[in-house]
Parts: sequence; C-alpha cells; structure tokens
Amino acid sequence: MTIPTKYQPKKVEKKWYKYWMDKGYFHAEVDKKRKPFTIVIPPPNITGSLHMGHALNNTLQDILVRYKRMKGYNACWIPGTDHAGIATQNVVEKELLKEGKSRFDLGRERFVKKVWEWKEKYGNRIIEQLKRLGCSCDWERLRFTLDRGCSEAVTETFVRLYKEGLIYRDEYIINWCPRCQTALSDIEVEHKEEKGYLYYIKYPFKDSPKSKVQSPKLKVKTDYRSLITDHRLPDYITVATTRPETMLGDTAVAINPRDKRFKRLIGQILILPVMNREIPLIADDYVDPEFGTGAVKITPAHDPNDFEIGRKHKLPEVRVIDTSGRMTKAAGKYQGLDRYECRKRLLEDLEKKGYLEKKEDYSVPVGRCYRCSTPIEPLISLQWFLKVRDLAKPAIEVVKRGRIRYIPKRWEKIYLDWMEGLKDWCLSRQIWWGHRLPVYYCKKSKVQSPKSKVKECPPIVARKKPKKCPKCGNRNLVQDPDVLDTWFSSALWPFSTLGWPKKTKDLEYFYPTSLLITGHEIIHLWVARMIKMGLRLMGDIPFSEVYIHGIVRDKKGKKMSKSLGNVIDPLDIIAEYGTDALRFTLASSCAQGQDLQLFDEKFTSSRNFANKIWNASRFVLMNLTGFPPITDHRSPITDLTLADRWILSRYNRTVKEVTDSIENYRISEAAQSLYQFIWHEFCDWYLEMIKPRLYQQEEAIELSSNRAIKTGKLANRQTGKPANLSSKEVVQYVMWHVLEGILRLLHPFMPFVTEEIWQALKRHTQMTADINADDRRLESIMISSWPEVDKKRIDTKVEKEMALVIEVTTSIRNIRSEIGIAPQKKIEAFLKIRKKDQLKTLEKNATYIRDLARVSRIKMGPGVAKPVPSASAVIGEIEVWIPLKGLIDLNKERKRIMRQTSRIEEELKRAREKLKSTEFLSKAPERIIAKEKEKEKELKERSEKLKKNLKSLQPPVQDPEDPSGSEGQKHRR
RNA sequence: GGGCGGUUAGUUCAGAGGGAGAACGCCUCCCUUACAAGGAGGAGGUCGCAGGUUCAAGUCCUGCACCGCCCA
Repeated sequence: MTIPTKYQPKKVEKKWYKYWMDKGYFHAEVDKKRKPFTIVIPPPNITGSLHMGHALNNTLQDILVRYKRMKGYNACWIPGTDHAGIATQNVVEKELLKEGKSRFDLGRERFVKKVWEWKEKYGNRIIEQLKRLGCSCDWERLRFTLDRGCSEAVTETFVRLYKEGLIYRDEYIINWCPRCQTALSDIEVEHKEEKGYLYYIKYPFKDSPKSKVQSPKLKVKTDYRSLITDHRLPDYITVATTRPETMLGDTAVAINPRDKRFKRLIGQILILPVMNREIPLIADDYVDPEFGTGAVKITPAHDPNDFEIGRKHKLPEVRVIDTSGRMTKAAGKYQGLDRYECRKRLLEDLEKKGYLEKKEDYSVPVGRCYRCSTPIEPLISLQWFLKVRDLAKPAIEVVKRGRIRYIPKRWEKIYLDWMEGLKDWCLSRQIWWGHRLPVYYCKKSKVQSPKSKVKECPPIVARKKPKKCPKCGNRNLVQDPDVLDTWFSSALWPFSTLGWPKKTKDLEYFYPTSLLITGHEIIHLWVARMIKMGLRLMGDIPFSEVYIHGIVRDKKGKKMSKSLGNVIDPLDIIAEYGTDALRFTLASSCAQGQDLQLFDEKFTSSRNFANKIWNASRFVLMNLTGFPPITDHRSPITDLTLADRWILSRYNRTVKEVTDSIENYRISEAAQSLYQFIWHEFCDWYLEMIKPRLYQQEEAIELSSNRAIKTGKLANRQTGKPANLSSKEVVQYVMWHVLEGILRLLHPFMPFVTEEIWQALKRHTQMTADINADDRRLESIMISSWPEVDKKRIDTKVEKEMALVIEVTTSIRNIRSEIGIAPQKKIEAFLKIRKKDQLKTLEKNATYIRDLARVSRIKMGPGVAKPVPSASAVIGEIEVWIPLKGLIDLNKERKRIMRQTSRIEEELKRAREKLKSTEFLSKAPERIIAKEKEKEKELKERSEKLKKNLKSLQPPVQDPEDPSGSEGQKHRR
C-alpha cells in the first residue's frame, strides 16, 4: 500500500473541490418533491479579505448546509458580495490618492467606472477564499448587492415605500463624517469614551447689575444653593460642556424645570460670551440636574439632543460648523478654522476674558465613523429618511410570537429592546458608489441649496426617469446625486437574491429561507432590517431561525484587528495545517453563542486529529484485503464479539449525539463527540483490540466458549441466507462499517479528508453502504446520506461489560507503568472475582486484557489466592494482583497503594458524613440514599483490600516520603 | 448611567441541584508491524468573593469585585 503516513491536505483539497464543482453538487434547483433548506450568506464586502470571523461564519454555514444536504434536503446556499458603499469608495479613493488625484478630478462617471474596474479585479478575491474554505455555496447563484437584479429590487422598494408614505425627505440633524463627506445612519457611528475635559463656562445675565457685556467683571464663584433664597439676579450662570466650540452656535441655555435652584431664573436673557448674542434661559425635562452645574448650553445645529429641544422650543438653528468640519461665517472671527483649532483658540479667548471657570478631566463620549474612524459631526442637513416605527411593529411581533427564533435566546431581548426605541433611518449618502436614489428634481427647484423656501415642484420618485415634470411639464429633470445606504440593499438580500420583485419560482420555493447565521455586531444593521423589509415587501419572515455566533479573539481575549497586529490569517492556517484542521478548530471552539479564542495549539490539535483519522483509515484499508463486498450494511450480523458489539453501540450513540447536537446548533458539542469517539474509542480501543483477529487468523483467537465467533454469520438480504463469514471477516465488516459511518458524520466538519478516504474506501471495498450500487449518491460522500441511528445496536449492558474489561486492562497498565515494569516484559496477572457475571465477562475477554496489558497469563476466579509479594489494584469487588517476586522495588508499590488509599479514604469520609446526617436520610430521595450507601460500601471494601495488600508488602515503610527506603531501589529491567 | 456575557486544572473551555470533566500543555516510560502529527501511565482544581435557599450548591437567589461587549 502506498498511502503516505501523513495526511497531506494540499494534495487533496483542490482535487475534491473541483470534483464537487464539476459534478454540480452545490447547485440546487426548484424541486417540489423535496424540502428546501435555504441559507443566504451574509455577503462579505468586496473590499474584504477572508479573516477569522468570515472563516467561522462560513464554516458554520457550510456545516449546516452539508449536513442538511446529506439529510436529504434540497440544500441551497446562496452566495454573494456586498458593494459596501463607503468602504469601497474609500479604498478606490486611496488608490487614486497614490496618483495624487481625488475622485473630483475624475468626476462622478469616470470614478464610478473606476470602482467597477476595481471590483472586477479584486472584488472576487473573497469568493475564491471561500472556495478554499470548502464552502458548498451554489455558485451559479452568485449575486452582488449592486448587480442589476438587486438594483431593480432597491428601486422598487424605494418607490413603493415612498408611495406608501414611509420614505420622506426632511431637514434633520444627522451624523456627518467630515472625511467621507457623507451622512451616516445612527448605527454607523461607533461611540467610545475618550479622555477629554469638561469645561465650565460662565454665561452672564443681561440684566444683572454687574453684567457689562463689553468687559464683564464676574465673581469667581456663584453659590447656586443661595439662589433659592437670594432673590437678586446673579451675575452669571455656569454651563458645562465637552465641546466648547459648539457654543458659538448656542441659542439657549436650559435647566430642568424642577430644579429649585434655577426655577425663578427661567425666561431671563443671557449674553453668549465672545459672540455677544442674547439667548434665553429655558426649562426642559431633558436636562439632567446632576450633570455639570445643572445648566446646559443648547446648540440645536450640532447636537442631536439639543436639536430636539430646539425644535420643541422653536429655537433658531445656528450652524457654525460646515461639512468639512470647519467653522462657518456664523462663527464670527473663528470662521475658516478647523473645529479643533477653533476649540483651542476659543478656550484661550474665554480664559483671557474670565469666562472659563474651570476644566475637569472627563471621559468624553465621541462618535466616530465606522468606516474611517473620523469623529462625526452632527449637522442639520436635507436627507431622505425611512419611517421605521410602522415597519418595526410586525418585526417585533414575529420574534415575540416565536416565528423567528434567535439562538441563543438572549439576543431576542437585545433585538426587541432596540426595536422598541427606533429613530428614523437616514437613507441617503453623499457618495458616488452605490444605488442612486430613484428621485428626480425639476431643474427649477434648487437641489443644491436646500434652504430655499421658494415653492418648487416636489421631487419625483419613479422607477424610471420621467420625460417631464408632472407638475409643470418642464423637461429639464435631474436625478438626485445621492446614493442609498449600503444596508438598504442588504436588507432585501433574502428575496432580491431569489428574483424579487419578479414573482419567480425560486422565490416561491426557497423563500422564506431556513436559517441565518451571523455575528451579533450586525443584528441591528442587517438582521433587523431584513426582517422589517421581508415582512413589508414579501409579507413573510425572511428566515425562521437566526443563529448568532461569537466573535473570534486572540489568546489574550482581545478582538482580532489589524491595528493590534494580533490577527491570525485563515489562509495561513489553511496553508500550514489544512482547511479541515481550520474548520474543525473553529467548529469545536465555538461553544454556542460564546466568543472563541484561537491560537496555534488548537490548530495543531485539529491537524493531528485529521492525521489520526487518516492513519486509522490506512489501517482499515490495509486490513480489508480479501474483504467481500457487502450488499447491505443493515443486514443483521450475528455472533459479534463484545468488542464488536461495544463499538457498534458506541457508534450508534455517537450518531445520535452528533445529530442531536447539530439539530440544536450545538456545533462544538458535535465536533467534540466525534473527536472523543473516533480517537479514544474507535482508535484507542477498538482498533487495538481487533489486531490479533486481523493479523493472526483464527487459531490465535482464544475466546473460549465462543465458538460462533470463528464463523460469524452475516445474513444476506438478497438470498435471505446467512453468509458464512470468518471471524476476520466479521471484524472487517464492523471496522469498515464504523469507519464509513464516522466519515459521513465528520464530513460536514472536515469535507476534504473525509472525501479522500471515503473514495479510497469505496474503491477498495466496492461498498454500497445503505445506498444501492447504481445510486448516484455513491459518487461522493458529499451527496451520500447522513447516518441513521440503529437503536437496536445501542446496548448499555455491552457498554458496561466493556467498561469492566477496559478498567481491568487500565489497572494493570497502571501498575506496570507506576512501578516501572519494562514495557516489553510480559507479566502474570491474578484476578479474584466473586461475581459470576463479571467472571464470565472477563473470562470471555481475557485475550483482550492479555494483548493490551502485555500479560502472558491470567488466572481468574473466586478462589484465586494472592501471590506474595504482589502489586495490587481494586476495581469494585474485583482484586487485581501482579506478582512482584524478583521484579521490582516493593517500596514503589507501597507508596502507590498508600496514595490510592488516602484518596479513597477522603471520599469515604465524605460519604460517611453524609450518611450520618438524619436530615439527609429523611429528606433525600431513596434513589440518592441507596446510591450513597452503595458508594460507601464499595469505598470501604476497596480501602480495606488496599490496606490488606499493603500489609502483605513486608516490611512496612517508615517514611513514605523517603525514596531511599528499603530494598532494591534500582530494579531496571 | 442602563443592559448583556464571562470568572471551573498551567491555557482554552464543557458542565445548569445529588460522586469535579475534556482538549491542549506539563512530567515519566516507550520508535510495539495505522499513526512519534503516535502509544501507555501520571501529576494538577477551597469551581472569582461574601451571604442566602436546600438534606444536598460550579449548578438556584441576593450583593460585591474584576474582565469583555452592547446601548445611552
């Protein structure tokens, strides 16, 4: 056999991916006879390169899709990419900058063309990377959020929602990124607390006797408490602010109406320092009396909260900062300065003139652009908005009523809380890359100067550019220059990808989709909006389950990011460890909904696992020579040995566990069950136990009283007659059967290595599994069926018997190892067994113990006498003795036993105390008490037996800690 | 400020009322004819702290501390 001893991922991954593609396994067509299982991919940005977050997200999707496909569903995973408006525009702008150009140098049309060129060149990089990850997406359905179909969907949606009165245009305060030069929605702003200052600034009262606007001589402090009793007008009021430069646009100072200190001052006029403008002192519930001095400055044009208060109190809106973050004419002498430079100068001026009372260290909330991290500036601007209230209502209902289920459930609350308090969604973006608004203006109206209050023709919202203005007949119409928020097209993704707004068969069959898998960071940006839009436009939920996975972190628990330099590139991992190792690591690390930490050792471990499967399979393949083809693997096999029945029982239990875990989205548990079963049961025990049967033929098999094993019977379903199989053939059958099943269970997690082996196995055995020989499903493990549990094979009694064999074997190995008996040396073992059933089990399976514990001869029975001296172990009522004569250092054995005894004594003490408690005896359930008594009895016996054994090891040890105790410290070999 | 999650072996994590688990790492021995990316054995834990409920608490309740995230 020429199979290499190490699994080499590079040699197989490309081959099988191509095979799957060529065969068209990923593609799904409408097929009303089968149930669909549909997933839409969270479309990665075209600017993106596969990072661990993508790898996790897509591995999970692929596991589910492959699983469902094997389960017989018509599985359809719709892939695609996102045009990522601002992000992509920024990338291309940066490219241009290298040539010293800006997008304005090119002009809109040429710039957009350039972005498309960039997209053609680099936009599919991430798609290729997903293929390397093994994703079984239906690539024939690859979509792009800015392709023709999506554009059509976007236009249709905009027009429809406008006509329904949900989309409107208004002047409102929005988040503006001075770098990207565009408006942003509220959730595109990232808020962080940053180190800064809280400035206390004095605003003089106009009518205060001491207040002279020109040169105020203000008292250093005002005791506001005295204001309650003192009826004179104070000189000034102090306001606290983190952004002093905005004071230039202040149009009021506000206090809380219930604040006794200031109550009588309401309505007084203040003089805005430096600007010398008169502003009123107003009262509003919004003001928090605890913040700062209890009096806050109101800048309606540059703060969202102040904006609301301003509108409520009909305050003027003075815009002092422009769209590039510079001060406007309204800022007086500061005009033209950058907002931060202005802050500096203004503070100097305030200080000089005595207006600055103090500054305190303060943790300032700063909103930054989620694309370029520039501090955003709230500005009043004419934008398009979507009323979300009405859309949110049904979207809340479907989650509350359980039609859409979040996994884990706690995300439901977060979703609901957020949906309850929604502000309207600012849709328009002042960039060039994206879906142009389907809005046209009659040229007479002034798009550029929104201030104009002249009665103009209303904007025209239409699917196609109209020939003339329906109001005045003017033929000179221009389209709105703005584009829509990227997330607008993403919100339509589950149905735009299926052909909406056309009524397609795909839509009818695949919608609603089955499941959405994504990270929690886009619940608001994306998930919520898909639900709203799906309900509104399709009249149905877009998916019934949302699985939210965790975030990938590094070893220290930090989020992976380029700036921290702690990223692990999935492509590097694939290159070094193989795709399957990467996938298995991600799958087994992602405890449901929890964040996961990754580091090299985890990948090593998964790679080793792949290698383990590889080598176990090599072993099976090498030992299948002469194996007759099996026509039906469900044929009842009789006369199996304990090991056979045990592994079949464990295998079927594993099938059940893995299936249940996946069904409940407990992917890591499924992965761990497989790891445990394959490595520590199938490889460590079963394959080791069957070696003699495979290697040495019948004569070496000394399974007394089990004649049938020598001629196991396999019934042939076709003939109905039992086939006469040798013991070797039975083993071959069982190991083949279990391995083949394991591969199928493992396939969704490790698609490549399982396919490689499965194909080899198929060639070698002409296996037919539970599939007919002419069945197409035999072509590839990918389209084979998911293993089913054979309940009859699950046998608790067998598992118990095997556990006993394992325990005895382990106890002998333990003795050997701890007292240092050379591995090559064969020893004798004496087992005193009183229970008949245990004796029977061990007698029948003595050969396993002999082989696995390297024992030459085992003597067992109720009357077996202890050889003296001997090392010992106690397993329940069974005593194990290994004669030590001439073998070893007795002191080692004494210490070993003492260590064990003390551990048992400890447990025994606890059990006894529990059983002494009358309350425990009267209140605990029977079952528990019985169990506790059983435990006590067993521990007591074990302890006594061990003590007796210790005694027989004469002479007693003086100091257990002294290794140089008595005879023969050195026994080597 | 409000909310959510976390705190269990050296590390990463399972465990959701009745005898503290896994993987990796570590230590000892072994190149035994599938695999040294391996095998056998072993050491290692007052389950964040303080109260409470209970016969019984990693597990339920309350409070606190620290770490992380989200929202304002």
